[in-house]
Amino acid sequence: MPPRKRADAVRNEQTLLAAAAEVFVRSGVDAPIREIAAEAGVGMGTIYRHFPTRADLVVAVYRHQVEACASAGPELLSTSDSPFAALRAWVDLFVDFLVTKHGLANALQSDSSGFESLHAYFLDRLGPVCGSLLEASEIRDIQPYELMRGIGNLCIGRDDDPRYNPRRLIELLLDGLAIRKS
Amino acid sequence: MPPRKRADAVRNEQTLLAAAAEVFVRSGVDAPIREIAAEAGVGMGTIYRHFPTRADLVVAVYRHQVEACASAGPELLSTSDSPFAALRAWVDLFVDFLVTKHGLANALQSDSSGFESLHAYFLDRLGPVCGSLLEASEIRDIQPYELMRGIGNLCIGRDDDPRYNPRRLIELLLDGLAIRKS
DNA sequence: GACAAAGCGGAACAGTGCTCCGTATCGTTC
DNA sequence: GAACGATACGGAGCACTGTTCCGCTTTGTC
Repeated sequence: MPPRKRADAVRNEQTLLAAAAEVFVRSGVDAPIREIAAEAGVGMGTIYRHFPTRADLVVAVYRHQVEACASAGPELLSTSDSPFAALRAWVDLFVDFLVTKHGLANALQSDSSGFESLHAYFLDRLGPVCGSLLEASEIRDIQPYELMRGIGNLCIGRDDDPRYNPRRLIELLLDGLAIRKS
Repeated sequence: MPPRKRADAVRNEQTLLAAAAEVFVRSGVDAPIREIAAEAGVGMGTIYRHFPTRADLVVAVYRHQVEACASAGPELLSTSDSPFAALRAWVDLFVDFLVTKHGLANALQSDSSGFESLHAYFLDRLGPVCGSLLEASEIRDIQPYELMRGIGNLCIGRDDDPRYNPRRLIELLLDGLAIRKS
């Protein structure tokens, strides 16, 4: 079994999570490591020890919300008027999550840095949920991966541009999906 | 009137365009300036003098293709079975263009660096074309800006992932748009 | 050929990711 | 509570990139 963690390490990890959450809001998930370290009052080495890649830190910061989104799937399925309505509602939650985190949608699709594991985490955790909603809706024309990635992509960009509303486009996408169903 | 350019300046500009085109294919539109300079055999200062921002260089390299895409709009409108078919065909051209340029779709949406003017160029040149296609198709539920940006966003990402096919999603989007028409 | 203007090259600076190792702190044992 | 090995910390340092700036070179003209 793994040895118990040292008290200062546990403390630092909490401090870091709080600091990162703060900085992510202020400067986005791409904020310089140094900025997060400064906010937490620790050295950069400490961040890298606890969270070897940036994705690990992002995952840790947003884990609760991802879990909530995951568990909302089955719940919506049982409380909505129809499976497709549940899908719509779930997508809405997913979009809520993405658009409120500066640059998270970007990071999710990023082909550089160490964001692959972030991509993988979202997919592993939410993919099956999305899949079961698709299945219940009898939609077989698209895979969860593709739908989630498409939605993620549509959420990319500055969130203060009134000319671009990702929700509207995602709605169109779902409409397109709906007519395939029959 | 502006004084005639020096011969070496003209030569360098051509060399640079060729080198940039080459490097963009190899390393994407985010390739380091130094790499482009090396490929062209010039100093970095020379690049910045000819193309003050990266967007200027990208625009110059792809200008011909953007123009072709712009002029294809009216043409398709006059040769297609229906305005909506013309829209579909035009979107297909637009997607062709985006997916064959590594990272161009990314750059188009980028909120950092000096890519705003790239965004603006695409919008100014292709927005009206897209707009007239939308209008001819009697689609008033969406603005050209929003549609083009959505399409651009859907094209973001590594182009070698067989699980993700932007064209499929864009088709769904257009289907969603089609049912709004009636 | 001489000269001013235009253009060029790349050193230098700043911002960032990431590593590495000397130092500090912790937990345990006596 | 002192000593000591294990664990964790801090931040200097390196690599890489964007961008600027200025001394030097090339060009065109007279």
